[in-house]
Amino acid sequence: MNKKRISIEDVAHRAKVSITTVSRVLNNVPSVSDKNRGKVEEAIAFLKFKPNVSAQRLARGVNNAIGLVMPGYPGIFHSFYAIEIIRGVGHSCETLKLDMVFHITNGFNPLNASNVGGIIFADIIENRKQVEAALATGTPCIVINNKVDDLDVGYIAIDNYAGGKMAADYLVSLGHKRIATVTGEMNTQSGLQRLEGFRDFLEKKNMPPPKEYIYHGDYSRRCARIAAEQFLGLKNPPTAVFAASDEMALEVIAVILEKGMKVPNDISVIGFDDNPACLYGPVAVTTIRQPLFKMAEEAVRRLNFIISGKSQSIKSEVFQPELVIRDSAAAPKH
Amino acid sequence: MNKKRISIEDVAHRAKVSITTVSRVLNNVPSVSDKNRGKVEEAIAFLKFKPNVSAQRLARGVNNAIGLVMPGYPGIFHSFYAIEIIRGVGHSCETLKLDMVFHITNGFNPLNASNVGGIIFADIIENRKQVEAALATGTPCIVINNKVDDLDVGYIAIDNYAGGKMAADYLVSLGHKRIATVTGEMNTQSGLQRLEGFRDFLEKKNMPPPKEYIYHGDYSRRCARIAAEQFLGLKNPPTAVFAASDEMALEVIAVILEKGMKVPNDISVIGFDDNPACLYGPVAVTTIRQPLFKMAEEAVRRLNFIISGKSQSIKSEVFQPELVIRDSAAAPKH
DNA sequence: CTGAAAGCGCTAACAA
DNA sequence: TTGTTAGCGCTTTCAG
Repeated sequence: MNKKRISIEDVAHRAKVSITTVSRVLNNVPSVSDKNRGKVEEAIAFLKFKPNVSAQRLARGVNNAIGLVMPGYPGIFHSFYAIEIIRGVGHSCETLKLDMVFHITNGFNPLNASNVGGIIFADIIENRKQVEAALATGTPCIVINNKVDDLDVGYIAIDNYAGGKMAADYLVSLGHKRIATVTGEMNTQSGLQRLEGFRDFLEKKNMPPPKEYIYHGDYSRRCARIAAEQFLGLKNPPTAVFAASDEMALEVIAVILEKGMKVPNDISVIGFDDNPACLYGPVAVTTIRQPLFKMAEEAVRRLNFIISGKSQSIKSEVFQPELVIRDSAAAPKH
Repeated sequence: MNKKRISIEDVAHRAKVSITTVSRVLNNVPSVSDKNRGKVEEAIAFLKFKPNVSAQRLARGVNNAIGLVMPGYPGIFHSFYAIEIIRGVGHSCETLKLDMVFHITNGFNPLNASNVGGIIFADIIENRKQVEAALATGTPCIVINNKVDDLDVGYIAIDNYAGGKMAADYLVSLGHKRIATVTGEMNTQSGLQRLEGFRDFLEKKNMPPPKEYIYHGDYSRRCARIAAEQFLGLKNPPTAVFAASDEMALEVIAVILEKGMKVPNDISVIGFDDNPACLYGPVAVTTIRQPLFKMAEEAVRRLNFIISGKSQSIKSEVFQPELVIRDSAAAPKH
């Protein structure tokens, strides 16, 4: 309502060329004489002209904005996970000159697919319908952290099952017999699969974890604290605990320390994520690394391929997690 | 490139009315007969038609997307502050049917102002130029957490000076004489002013804090840990510490507890923000509340007023912080 | 290498 | 209450 209206026409006027020529220099079309290009550039600079993005999108028939929809349940949002995804998507959008339209969903309020050229779903929790709706519009979608094979979407995930297994494997290899876990949110694939990988491995080793060793958390520090207190209160407390996120691992460690015990001397702890905070707490945390930032970037890149017409369908990819050994896990005492 | 092209015309066709009528029902113009409205709605539903936002924006001459630009320095991003602003802006955009274009800046990569109808700057750190550039385009701007009086922008801030003072005041009223502080990032107004308020009050009380009692942090847990260790290592350690954010307060408390001391029995700690995490740690943290979420919502609301032409200029507002007394601060021992 | 002109999908006078 | 029509600012054939 308020914006000044410097249009391509004003520029053309000042440069004494046609708007077509201005459009050409805007779009780096080579066939413009140096002389004209110079004049146009001068005019653009002088008038501080910025092309109207809506007009460009309309004329091109392409929307160079991508949506990032994030499930809004309490835990996720204050997590390293969410932040890294946002950062990664943001960074990638910037280098690709895409706008990032950010949207938090409660499962019912969809992002209007027509506002964007493609959508990245940062996990899907109770919002599968939204993915389907977007797809129905012809909007390409890609989901992070969730393998979905029955929908025409791409996904970028890590092998959470392998990650859970890896954690258990490492702890067992250290000599632990009593291993507990604080899980992630149980309605996420990541939370579920990390637990499964963890449990399956232990079962295979004939040391299935008893119920009291499995605390169903939600990735928050709050849950981790409760879990840790519960574990420590057991008549037969675990000698090691696997937390499904580093934030939780950090809180478990804090509780242990508060009780006057040592990590890893008294209890070993292993996390998940490779949150830089792992390095700055009381003990450097051993963890399972997942390349969140990179995954987010990759999601944008792939989505952009199809938005810009360079590709027909999104190829999915499953990254492998990686064990990062630091100081919070060691062989049990006796 | 890929999107299906169901346009307003297709809808008009199917409903056997003009596109104008379709446009009218789209925009809730009352003067449409119930009969036609019904037909149009049926057609829209049947065709799953979604208006093309770019075309709407172009035709209306108004861009109903708002930009949120967040400074990208390491500390801020993993902070409660950033998250709450994002949440608040996101929530408000949703209720007002605005798109939120999120942009992280390093100080050099501006958000293209022509992509949005207005911009919210979540603090300005080394990116004042961007605000000026946006303003030059005629794009209305509002900045959060930074009072700026020499530019034609609105601002929504809290009185950080009063907040710092409030913390010092409370601690002094409890009987503390040796009060230290871990500050926020010193190139933010919030960090600076909280420190000033804190220091000025103490000076007025004739108990100016010595240099060793002031640790220049950056809102991160990492700094807080270093600060706490430093404070505790002093020959004359403080009996109370004011942390410029709750995250830092939480970490300070963790360090104290790790050393086998108690909070608040041995040392009192007071934070800033009123992060819900205050409630779930080892001690409920006494803090200075700032209504971040509400501030963010307010910013959107005010920006929208001028974008939608209901107002000419943005009114600024400075909220007052509020002391929230919980368990982490008490009278000193002896 | 350059420009005229026809849209892109929608809104908003203006008539009817 | 409805439809006709002229743009919104830009891209993109198609001639020249």
